[in-house]
Amino acid sequence: MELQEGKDKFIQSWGTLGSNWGINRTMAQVHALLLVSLEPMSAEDIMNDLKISRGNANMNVRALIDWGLVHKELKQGERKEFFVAEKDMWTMIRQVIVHRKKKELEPAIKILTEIMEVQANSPEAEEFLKVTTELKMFSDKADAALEKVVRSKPTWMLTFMSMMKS
Amino acid sequence: MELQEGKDKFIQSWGTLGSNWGINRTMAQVHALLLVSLEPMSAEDIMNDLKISRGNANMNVRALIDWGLVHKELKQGERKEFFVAEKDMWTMIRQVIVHRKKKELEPAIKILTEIMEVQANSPEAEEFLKVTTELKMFSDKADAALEKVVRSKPTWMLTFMSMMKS
DNA sequence: TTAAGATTTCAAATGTTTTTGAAAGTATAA
DNA sequence: TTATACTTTCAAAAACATTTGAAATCTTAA
Repeated sequence: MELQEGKDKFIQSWGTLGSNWGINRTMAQVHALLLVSLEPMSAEDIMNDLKISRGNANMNVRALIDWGLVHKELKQGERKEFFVAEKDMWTMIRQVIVHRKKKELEPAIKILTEIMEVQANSPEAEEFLKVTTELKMFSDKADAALEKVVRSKPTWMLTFMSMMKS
Repeated sequence: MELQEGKDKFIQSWGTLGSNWGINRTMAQVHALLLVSLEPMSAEDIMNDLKISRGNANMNVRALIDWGLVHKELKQGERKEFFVAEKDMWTMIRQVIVHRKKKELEPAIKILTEIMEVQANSPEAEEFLKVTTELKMFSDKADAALEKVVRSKPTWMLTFMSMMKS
Protein backbone atom coordinates (compact mmCIF):
# COMPACT_ATOMS: atom_id res chain seq x y z
CA MET A 1 0.00 0.00 0.00
CA GLU A 2 1.22 3.50 -0.85
CA LEU A 3 1.75 5.95 1.99
CA GLN A 4 -0.72 8.48 0.61
CA GLU A 5 -3.36 5.80 0.18
CA GLY A 6 -2.82 4.68 3.77
CA LYS A 7 -3.09 8.22 5.07
CA ASP A 8 -6.28 8.89 3.16
CA LYS A 9 -7.81 5.66 4.33
CA PHE A 10 -6.85 6.47 7.89
CA ILE A 11 -8.42 9.93 7.73
CA GLN A 12 -11.63 8.72 6.14
CA SER A 13 -12.01 5.74 8.43
CA TRP A 14 -11.18 7.66 11.54
CA GLY A 15 -14.01 10.01 10.65
CA THR A 16 -16.46 7.14 10.32
CA LEU A 17 -15.22 5.50 13.49
CA GLY A 18 -15.47 8.84 15.24
CA SER A 19 -19.22 8.91 14.79
CA ASN A 20 -19.48 5.48 16.41
CA TRP A 21 -17.52 6.99 19.25
CA GLY A 22 -19.90 9.88 19.72
CA ILE A 23 -17.33 12.20 18.23
CA ASN A 24 -18.18 14.50 15.37
CA ARG A 25 -17.04 13.07 12.06
CA THR A 26 -15.09 16.15 11.01
CA MET A 27 -13.43 16.51 14.39
CA ALA A 28 -12.16 12.94 14.08
CA GLN A 29 -10.93 13.60 10.53
CA VAL A 30 -9.06 16.73 11.54
CA HIS A 31 -7.51 14.77 14.36
CA ALA A 32 -6.47 11.96 12.03
CA LEU A 33 -5.04 14.45 9.55
CA LEU A 34 -2.92 16.11 12.21
CA LEU A 35 -1.85 12.76 13.62
CA VAL A 36 -0.32 11.63 10.35
CA SER A 37 1.09 14.99 9.36
CA LEU A 38 4.80 15.48 9.99
CA GLU A 39 4.50 19.26 9.86
CA PRO A 40 2.26 21.57 11.88
CA MET A 41 -0.75 22.60 9.77
CA SER A 42 -2.58 25.91 9.48
CA ALA A 43 -6.36 26.32 9.38
CA GLU A 44 -5.94 26.96 5.65
CA ASP A 45 -4.09 23.67 5.15
CA ILE A 46 -6.78 21.75 7.00
CA MET A 47 -9.58 23.39 5.01
CA ASN A 48 -7.89 22.51 1.76
CA ASP A 49 -6.96 18.96 2.65
CA LEU A 50 -10.37 18.02 4.00
CA LYS A 51 -12.40 20.32 1.70
CA ILE A 52 -14.29 21.89 4.57
CA SER A 53 -15.28 25.46 5.34
CA ARG A 54 -13.26 27.89 7.42
CA GLY A 55 -15.83 27.95 10.20
CA ASN A 56 -15.97 24.19 10.38
CA ALA A 57 -12.19 23.86 10.50
CA ASN A 58 -11.92 26.48 13.22
CA MET A 59 -14.66 24.92 15.34
CA ASN A 60 -13.26 21.44 15.25
CA VAL A 61 -9.67 22.46 15.84
CA ARG A 62 -10.84 24.33 18.91
CA ALA A 63 -12.79 21.30 20.10
CA LEU A 64 -9.66 19.17 19.70
CA ILE A 65 -7.63 21.70 21.69
CA ASP A 66 -10.34 21.59 24.31
CA TRP A 67 -10.00 17.81 24.51
CA GLY A 68 -6.25 18.23 24.89
CA LEU A 69 -5.59 16.28 21.69
CA VAL A 70 -4.14 19.17 19.67
CA HIS A 71 -1.87 22.10 20.47
CA LYS A 72 -1.34 25.48 18.86
CA GLU A 73 2.11 26.17 17.60
CA LEU A 74 3.56 29.44 16.34
CA LYS A 75 6.18 29.61 13.62
CA GLN A 76 8.94 32.23 13.47
CA GLY A 77 7.90 35.11 11.26
CA GLU A 78 4.51 33.60 10.42
CA ARG A 79 1.38 35.34 11.48
CA LYS A 80 -0.99 32.40 11.33
CA GLU A 81 -1.42 29.70 13.87
CA PHE A 82 -0.34 26.15 13.23
CA PHE A 83 -1.69 23.03 14.84
CA VAL A 84 -0.06 19.83 15.96
CA ALA A 85 -1.63 16.65 17.32
CA GLU A 86 -0.48 15.10 20.55
CA LYS A 87 1.56 12.21 19.17
CA ASP A 88 2.09 10.28 22.35
CA MET A 89 -0.58 7.61 22.19
CA TRP A 90 -0.79 7.05 25.90
CA THR A 91 -1.40 10.75 26.56
CA MET A 92 -3.92 10.85 23.75
CA ILE A 93 -5.88 7.83 24.93
CA ARG A 94 -5.86 9.15 28.46
CA GLN A 95 -7.44 12.41 27.34
CA VAL A 96 -10.15 10.52 25.50
CA ILE A 97 -10.90 8.39 28.56
CA VAL A 98 -11.11 11.45 30.80
CA HIS A 99 -13.54 13.14 28.43
CA ARG A 100 -15.76 10.14 27.88
CA LYS A 101 -15.83 9.32 31.56
CA LYS A 102 -16.95 12.87 32.29
CA LYS A 103 -19.61 12.76 29.63
CA GLU A 104 -20.91 9.22 29.98
CA LEU A 105 -20.22 7.86 33.42
CA GLU A 106 -20.22 10.74 35.87
CA PRO A 107 -23.70 12.07 35.02
CA ALA A 108 -25.09 8.54 35.41
CA ILE A 109 -23.56 8.23 38.87
CA LYS A 110 -24.98 11.60 39.85
CA ILE A 111 -28.52 10.64 38.81
CA LEU A 112 -28.33 7.24 40.48
CA THR A 113 -27.18 8.83 43.71
CA GLU A 114 -30.15 11.20 43.59
CA ILE A 115 -32.82 8.61 42.98
CA MET A 116 -31.50 6.29 45.66
CA GLU A 117 -33.15 8.74 48.06
CA VAL A 118 -36.41 6.84 47.49
CA GLN A 119 -37.65 5.30 50.73
CA ALA A 120 -37.69 1.50 50.88
CA ASN A 121 -41.19 1.33 52.34
CA SER A 122 -42.82 -1.20 50.00
CA PRO A 123 -41.80 -4.33 48.08
CA GLU A 124 -42.03 -2.28 44.90
CA ALA A 125 -39.73 0.40 46.29
CA GLU A 126 -37.30 -2.26 47.43
CA GLU A 127 -37.16 -3.75 43.97
CA PHE A 128 -36.53 -0.31 42.52
CA LEU A 129 -33.73 0.32 44.99
CA LYS A 130 -32.20 -3.05 44.25
CA VAL A 131 -31.86 -2.14 40.57
CA THR A 132 -30.50 1.35 41.18
CA THR A 133 -28.13 0.27 43.94
CA GLU A 134 -26.61 -2.45 41.79
CA LEU A 135 -26.27 -0.09 38.86
CA LYS A 136 -24.61 2.46 41.10
CA MET A 137 -22.21 -0.12 42.45
CA PHE A 138 -21.06 -1.17 38.98
CA SER A 139 -20.78 2.45 37.87
CA ASP A 140 -18.64 3.33 40.86
CA LYS A 141 -16.37 0.39 40.17
CA ALA A 142 -16.02 1.30 36.50
CA ASP A 143 -15.32 4.88 37.48
CA ALA A 144 -12.61 3.85 39.93
CA ALA A 145 -11.05 1.49 37.40
CA LEU A 146 -10.91 4.18 34.70
CA GLU A 147 -9.55 6.69 37.17
CA LYS A 148 -6.80 4.26 38.01
CA VAL A 149 -6.01 3.67 34.33
CA VAL A 150 -5.88 7.40 33.66
CA ARG A 151 -3.54 8.09 36.55
CA SER A 152 -1.18 5.30 35.62
CA LYS A 153 2.14 5.51 33.80
CA PRO A 154 2.41 4.40 30.16
CA THR A 155 4.14 1.15 31.11
CA TRP A 156 1.43 0.28 33.60
CA MET A 157 -0.85 -0.91 30.83
CA LEU A 158 1.53 -3.80 30.20
CA THR A 159 1.68 -4.76 33.86
CA PHE A 160 -2.08 -4.49 33.90
CA MET A 161 -2.44 -6.88 31.00
CA SER A 162 -0.26 -9.53 32.55
CA MET A 163 -2.43 -9.28 35.66
CA MET A 164 -5.48 -9.83 33.51
CA LYS A 165 -4.06 -13.01 32.05
CA SER A 166 -4.43 -14.90 35.31
CA MET B 1 -38.50 10.94 47.58
CA GLU B 2 -41.64 9.15 46.43
CA LEU B 3 -41.28 5.92 44.49
CA GLN B 4 -43.16 7.25 41.47
CA GLU B 5 -41.05 10.39 41.41
CA GLY B 6 -37.90 8.26 41.54
CA LYS B 7 -39.10 6.04 38.72
CA ASP B 8 -40.01 8.99 36.52
CA LYS B 9 -36.70 10.65 37.17
CA PHE B 10 -34.88 7.43 36.37
CA ILE B 11 -36.73 6.98 33.07
CA GLN B 12 -36.25 10.58 32.00
CA SER B 13 -32.59 10.71 33.00
CA TRP B 14 -31.77 7.36 31.50
CA GLY B 15 -33.08 8.71 28.22
CA THR B 16 -30.83 11.75 28.39
CA LEU B 17 -27.84 9.70 29.47
CA GLY B 18 -28.60 7.28 26.65
CA SER B 19 -27.91 9.95 24.05
CA ASN B 20 -24.50 10.59 25.64
CA TRP B 21 -23.95 6.86 25.29
CA GLY B 22 -24.72 6.83 21.60
CA ILE B 23 -28.00 5.10 22.34
CA ASN B 24 -31.28 6.42 21.03
CA ARG B 25 -33.11 8.39 23.69
CA THR B 26 -36.34 6.45 23.40
CA MET B 27 -34.58 3.11 23.42
CA ALA B 28 -32.95 4.07 26.70
CA GLN B 29 -36.28 5.21 28.14
CA VAL B 30 -38.05 2.00 27.19
CA HIS B 31 -35.21 0.09 28.80
CA ALA B 32 -35.43 2.14 31.99
CA LEU B 33 -39.21 1.69 32.09
CA LEU B 34 -38.93 -2.08 31.81
CA LEU B 35 -36.10 -2.16 34.34
CA VAL B 36 -38.22 -0.57 37.04
CA SER B 37 -41.45 -2.34 36.16
CA LEU B 38 -42.34 -5.32 38.33
CA GLU B 39 -44.70 -6.72 35.71
CA PRO B 40 -44.05 -7.59 32.08
CA MET B 41 -45.36 -4.81 29.82
CA SER B 42 -47.12 -4.91 26.46
CA ALA B 43 -46.37 -2.61 23.54
CA GLU B 44 -49.61 -0.83 24.44
CA ASP B 45 -48.44 -0.25 28.02
CA ILE B 46 -45.14 1.16 26.84
CA MET B 47 -46.83 3.49 24.34
CA ASN B 48 -49.13 4.83 27.02
CA ASP B 49 -46.50 5.25 29.71
CA LEU B 50 -43.97 7.01 27.51
CA LYS B 51 -46.51 8.70 25.23
CA ILE B 52 -44.88 7.43 22.09
CA SER B 53 -46.28 5.99 18.89
CA ARG B 54 -46.84 2.33 18.17
CA GLY B 55 -44.13 2.23 15.53
CA ASN B 56 -41.60 3.85 17.80
CA ALA B 57 -42.38 1.48 20.66
CA ASN B 58 -42.11 -1.52 18.40
CA MET B 59 -38.83 -0.41 16.86
CA ASN B 60 -37.10 0.29 20.14
CA VAL B 61 -38.33 -2.84 21.88
CA ARG B 62 -36.92 -4.83 19.00
CA ALA B 63 -33.61 -3.01 19.23
CA LEU B 64 -33.47 -3.82 22.96
CA ILE B 65 -34.19 -7.49 22.23
CA ASP B 66 -31.42 -7.36 19.65
CA TRP B 67 -29.02 -6.04 22.30
CA GLY B 68 -30.09 -8.88 24.59
CA LEU B 69 -31.38 -6.42 27.19
CA VAL B 70 -35.06 -7.34 26.91
CA HIS B 71 -36.97 -10.59 26.43
CA LYS B 72 -40.38 -11.41 25.06
CA GLU B 73 -42.70 -13.14 27.42
CA LEU B 74 -46.08 -14.73 26.71
CA LYS B 75 -48.93 -14.77 29.19
CA GLN B 76 -51.45 -17.59 29.51
CA GLY B 77 -54.57 -16.84 27.47
CA GLU B 78 -53.25 -13.46 26.26
CA ARG B 79 -52.64 -12.90 22.63
CA LYS B 80 -50.29 -9.97 22.86
CA GLU B 81 -46.62 -10.09 23.65
CA PHE B 82 -45.20 -8.82 26.89
CA PHE B 83 -41.68 -7.58 27.50
CA VAL B 84 -39.34 -7.92 30.42
CA ALA B 85 -35.91 -6.36 30.98
CA GLU B 86 -32.94 -8.43 31.95
CA LYS B 87 -32.74 -7.58 35.63
CA ASP B 88 -29.39 -9.09 36.42
CA MET B 89 -27.05 -6.13 36.28
CA TRP B 90 -23.98 -8.13 35.49
CA THR B 91 -25.63 -9.79 32.50
CA MET B 92 -27.00 -6.44 31.38
CA ILE B 93 -23.68 -4.64 31.59
CA ARG B 94 -21.96 -7.48 29.82
CA GLN B 95 -24.37 -7.19 26.88
CA VAL B 96 -23.72 -3.46 26.66
CA ILE B 97 -19.96 -4.02 26.66
CA VAL B 98 -20.22 -6.66 23.95
CA HIS B 99 -22.29 -4.36 21.75
CA ARG B 100 -20.15 -1.29 22.21
CA LYS B 101 -16.96 -3.24 21.72
CA LYS B 102 -18.33 -4.57 18.45
CA LYS B 103 -19.42 -1.13 17.30
CA GLU B 104 -16.55 1.01 18.55
CA LEU B 105 -13.43 -1.04 18.98
CA GLU B 106 -13.48 -3.88 16.49
CA PRO B 107 -13.93 -1.72 13.36
CA ALA B 108 -11.01 0.45 14.52
CA ILE B 109 -8.77 -2.59 14.88
CA LYS B 110 -9.80 -3.82 11.44
CA ILE B 111 -8.92 -0.51 9.79
CA LEU B 112 -5.63 -0.20 11.63
CA THR B 113 -4.63 -3.70 10.57
CA GLU B 114 -5.36 -2.80 6.96
CA ILE B 115 -3.40 0.41 6.85
CA MET B 116 -0.39 -1.10 8.55
CA GLU B 117 0.27 -2.69 5.13
CA VAL B 118 1.98 0.55 4.14
CA GLN B 119 5.66 -0.05 3.34
CA ALA B 120 8.18 1.59 5.68
CA ASN B 121 10.33 2.92 2.87
CA SER B 122 10.70 6.57 3.93
CA PRO B 123 11.00 8.54 7.16
CA GLU B 124 7.47 9.80 6.57
CA ALA B 125 6.13 6.27 6.16
CA GLU B 126 7.94 5.20 9.28
CA GLU B 127 6.34 7.99 11.27
CA PHE B 128 2.95 6.96 9.93
CA LEU B 129 3.55 3.36 10.89
CA LYS B 130 4.70 4.37 14.34
CA VAL B 131 1.38 6.11 15.01
CA THR B 132 -0.78 3.33 13.62
CA THR B 133 1.21 0.55 15.28
CA GLU B 134 0.95 2.16 18.68
CA LEU B 135 -2.74 2.77 18.23
CA LYS B 136 -3.22 -0.82 17.19
CA MET B 137 -1.33 -2.04 20.22
CA PHE B 138 -3.50 -0.09 22.64
CA SER B 139 -6.66 -1.14 20.84
CA ASP B 140 -5.67 -4.79 21.01
CA LYS B 141 -4.99 -4.48 24.71
CA ALA B 142 -8.29 -2.76 25.38
CA ASP B 143 -10.05 -5.41 23.32
CA ALA B 144 -8.42 -8.22 25.27
CA ALA B 145 -9.21 -6.56 28.58
CA LEU B 146 -12.88 -6.10 27.70
CA GLU B 147 -13.09 -9.63 26.39
CA LYS B 148 -11.75 -10.85 29.71
CA VAL B 149 -14.26 -8.74 31.65
CA VAL B 150 -17.12 -10.02 29.53
CA ARG B 151 -16.14 -13.65 29.99
CA SER B 152 -15.75 -13.31 33.72
CA LYS B 153 -18.13 -14.35 36.47
CA PRO B 154 -20.16 -11.72 38.36
CA THR B 155 -17.92 -11.98 41.42
CA TRP B 156 -14.81 -11.45 39.35
CA MET B 157 -15.43 -7.71 39.22
CA LEU B 158 -14.70 -7.54 42.95
CA THR B 159 -11.50 -9.53 42.66
CA PHE B 160 -10.59 -7.30 39.78
CA MET B 161 -11.05 -4.18 41.84
CA SER B 162 -8.84 -5.39 44.64
CA MET B 163 -6.18 -6.09 42.05
CA MET B 164 -6.51 -2.54 40.81
CA LYS B 165 -5.92 -1.12 44.25
CA SER B 166 -2.29 -2.16 44.28
C1' DT C 1 -61.55 -20.42 6.03
C1' DT C 2 -62.42 -15.80 8.06
C1' DA C 3 -62.45 -12.02 11.21
C1' DA C 4 -60.38 -9.82 14.87
C1' DG C 5 -56.30 -8.93 17.44
C1' DA C 6 -51.75 -7.93 17.25
C1' DT C 7 -47.26 -6.67 15.10
C1' DT C 8 -44.38 -4.72 11.52
C1' DT C 9 -43.23 -1.58 7.89
C1' DC C 10 -42.24 2.68 5.80
C1' DA C 11 -43.01 7.30 3.65
C1' DA C 12 -43.70 11.65 5.30
C1' DA C 13 -43.20 14.91 9.15
C1' DT C 14 -40.60 16.50 12.77
C1' DG C 15 -36.54 17.26 15.41
C1' DT C 16 -31.48 17.51 15.93
C1' DT C 17 -26.78 18.19 14.56
C1' DT C 18 -23.44 19.76 11.48
C1' DT C 19 -21.77 22.77 7.97
C1' DT C 20 -21.35 26.92 5.44
C1' DG C 21 -19.79 31.49 4.52
C1' DA C 22 -20.15 36.19 5.16
C1' DA C 23 -19.66 39.58 8.69
C1' DA C 24 -17.61 40.94 12.92
C1' DG C 25 -13.71 40.78 15.75
C1' DT C 26 -8.48 40.72 16.81
C1' DA C 27 -3.75 41.23 16.41
C1' DT C 28 0.36 42.77 14.07
C1' DA C 29 3.38 45.31 10.87
C1' DA C 30 4.30 49.42 8.93
C1' DT D 1 -3.05 55.18 13.42
C1' DT D 2 -4.42 52.29 9.52
C1' DA D 3 -4.29 48.48 6.52
C1' DT D 4 -3.83 43.76 6.29
C1' DA D 5 -3.73 39.05 7.60
C1' DC D 6 -5.83 36.09 10.24
C1' DT D 7 -9.47 34.08 13.60
C1' DT D 8 -13.99 33.72 15.53
C1' DT D 9 -18.92 33.95 15.51
C1' DC D 10 -23.46 32.83 14.24
C1' DA D 11 -27.76 32.68 11.49
C1' DA D 12 -29.33 30.20 7.80
C1' DA D 13 -28.91 25.98 4.97
C1' DA D 14 -28.01 21.29 4.49
C1' DA D 15 -27.49 16.78 6.19
C1' DC D 16 -28.82 13.39 9.28
C1' DA D 17 -31.72 10.91 12.79
C1' DT D 18 -35.98 10.00 15.00
C1' DT D 19 -40.90 9.71 15.27
C1' DT D 20 -45.48 9.25 13.64
C1' DG D 21 -49.48 6.78 12.12
C1' DA D 22 -51.88 4.53 8.70
C1' DA D 23 -51.59 0.58 5.75
C1' DA D 24 -49.76 -3.95 5.11
C1' DT D 25 -48.73 -8.15 7.15
C1' DC D 26 -48.89 -11.76 10.30
C1' DT D 27 -51.29 -14.87 13.87
C1' DT D 28 -54.75 -17.16 16.26
C1' DA D 29 -59.48 -18.54 17.74
C1' DA D 30 -63.57 -20.01 16.20
